[in-house]
Amino acid sequence: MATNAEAAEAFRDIADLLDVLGERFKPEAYRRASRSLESLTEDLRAIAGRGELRSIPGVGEAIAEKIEEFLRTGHIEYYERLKKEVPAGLLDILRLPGLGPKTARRFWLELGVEGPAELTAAIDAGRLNGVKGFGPKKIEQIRAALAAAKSAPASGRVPLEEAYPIAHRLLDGLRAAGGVEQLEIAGSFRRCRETVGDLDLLATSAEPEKVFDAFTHLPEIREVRLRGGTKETVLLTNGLQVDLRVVEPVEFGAALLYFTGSKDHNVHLRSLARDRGLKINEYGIFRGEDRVGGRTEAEVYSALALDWVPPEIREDRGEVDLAARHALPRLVEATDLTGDLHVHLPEDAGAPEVDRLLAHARSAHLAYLAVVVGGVREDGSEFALPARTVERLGGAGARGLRVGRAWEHDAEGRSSRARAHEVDLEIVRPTRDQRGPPTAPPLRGTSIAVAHVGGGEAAAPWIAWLRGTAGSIEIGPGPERIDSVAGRAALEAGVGLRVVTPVGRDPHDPTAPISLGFARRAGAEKKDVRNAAAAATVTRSWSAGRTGQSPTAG
DNA sequence: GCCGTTTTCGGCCCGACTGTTTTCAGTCG
Repeated sequence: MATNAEAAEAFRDIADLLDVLGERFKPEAYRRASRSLESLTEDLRAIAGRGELRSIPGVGEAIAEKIEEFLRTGHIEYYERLKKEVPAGLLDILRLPGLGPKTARRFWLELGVEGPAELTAAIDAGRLNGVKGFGPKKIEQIRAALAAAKSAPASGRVPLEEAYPIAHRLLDGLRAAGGVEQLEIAGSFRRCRETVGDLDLLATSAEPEKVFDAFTHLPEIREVRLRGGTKETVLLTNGLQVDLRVVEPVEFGAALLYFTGSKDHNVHLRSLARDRGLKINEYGIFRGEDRVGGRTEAEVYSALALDWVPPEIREDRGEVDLAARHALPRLVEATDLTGDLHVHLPEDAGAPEVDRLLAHARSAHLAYLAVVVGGVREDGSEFALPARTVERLGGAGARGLRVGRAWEHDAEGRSSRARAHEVDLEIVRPTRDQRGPPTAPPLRGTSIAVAHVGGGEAAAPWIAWLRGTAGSIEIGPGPERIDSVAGRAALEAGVGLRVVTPVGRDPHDPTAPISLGFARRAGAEKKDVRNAAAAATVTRSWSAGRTGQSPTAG
């Protein structure tokens, strides 16, 4: 859906340009529309074809027309006009940390500065000295921002799986230092967005200063950006920004809600509050001066007559209305998972690896596992686990854990697919050049699972291939699984998801929790997740009599 | 420019922090 991303980017630029021009409310309107387009699961062309553009949140008459113009001609006249009016370099200045539209506009109109290079030159020439509102500290701040942008251009957002271990190290560090009572990560991290722009930590403590001191001295922290009585902002050694706030226990729920977002979700809640004569801020929910809630998130939702909304779906895509009607989905939970349908062992695995895997599965209360016993590597060569290893896996059944044999291969070649008939589960992945699914339909008589597909547009043909079958598609972090946006598309097509479990993985591996988070973010309920179904349902087609045989033996 | 279980007009979140201020403007989330 490259089109959606391009349109979203155009509207974001329009918002910034309007900001520099000093417009009051239009920039937010365009930004809202831009965010909406980014999170669509469907191509804009299809929506426009049905004449439903205006059903997109934040898209009204004027923006719908601009989208149609963009789809028709590839450009937006209004955007082109704004670009002629405002020098392009001003957007780069605007995006420097600490600089906003007002400042960018003043540089442009008062100093004739039209880009970062000119701004640097102006500062070096001393042209900012004595200008009202620009003291030595501010000038130094701008100089530093310019230098930082030049050496490391906008680091942007970080994949969630990359931020995950860092975030947990920060939590561990803060807890170890003492003085912290409640401690949570808020922001898009808590909503399980695919990428995070920064980390928002929220704590309660009787000794905030002690907590801030401890935070400042954690090894991951490179510099302190700002520090006040309730909040500290730091930069990590890897460039990620982290905000830590310490609040009162009676405020914790309200603050957690507030800093978890999303912004659009919060705005929606606020307008509901206003309608009921209430006011929400990060300190609580109030009727006049009276606090009516705020210790927990549920208190705040409840004061608005809403059910508590899971963070993963707080995106203002209809969840507030569902919460009001007590009709929110019951999202899939870790305890719903009955087994794992895609587990790898090392190709030379022996008894110790098998025993460790099976013990792990039992301790995680899984009832079944599908283990890849052979298949085709990415380079086209075949592999199979040693026969004795497969035999040992088969022995697990006697002790209450069903083990199925999976065959993993790419979409090419019937011969390899014929082999897949001999096992319990076929796992198909695209060829390395990301060609689509096989032209032949999924095999009968064996469960199908698709892996290593990648998110975004790459997932669409695979979702179509699996439609109407018992097949499933793996959701989770990384380029090998589909993201929550593609996950939602899969659910809309009636295709089941497969959630990664911690079994067979390192304890610090964030793949499993994030996989579950993405599934929830996609709106998946227990019924939508293949490996959350009753074990008997999942393993019905597995051939118990064949366990113990190698896949090449049949 | 969008939006509406009171609205087709009149709202649009709001508080912390910083730097420059002498009471506030700008940025950020």
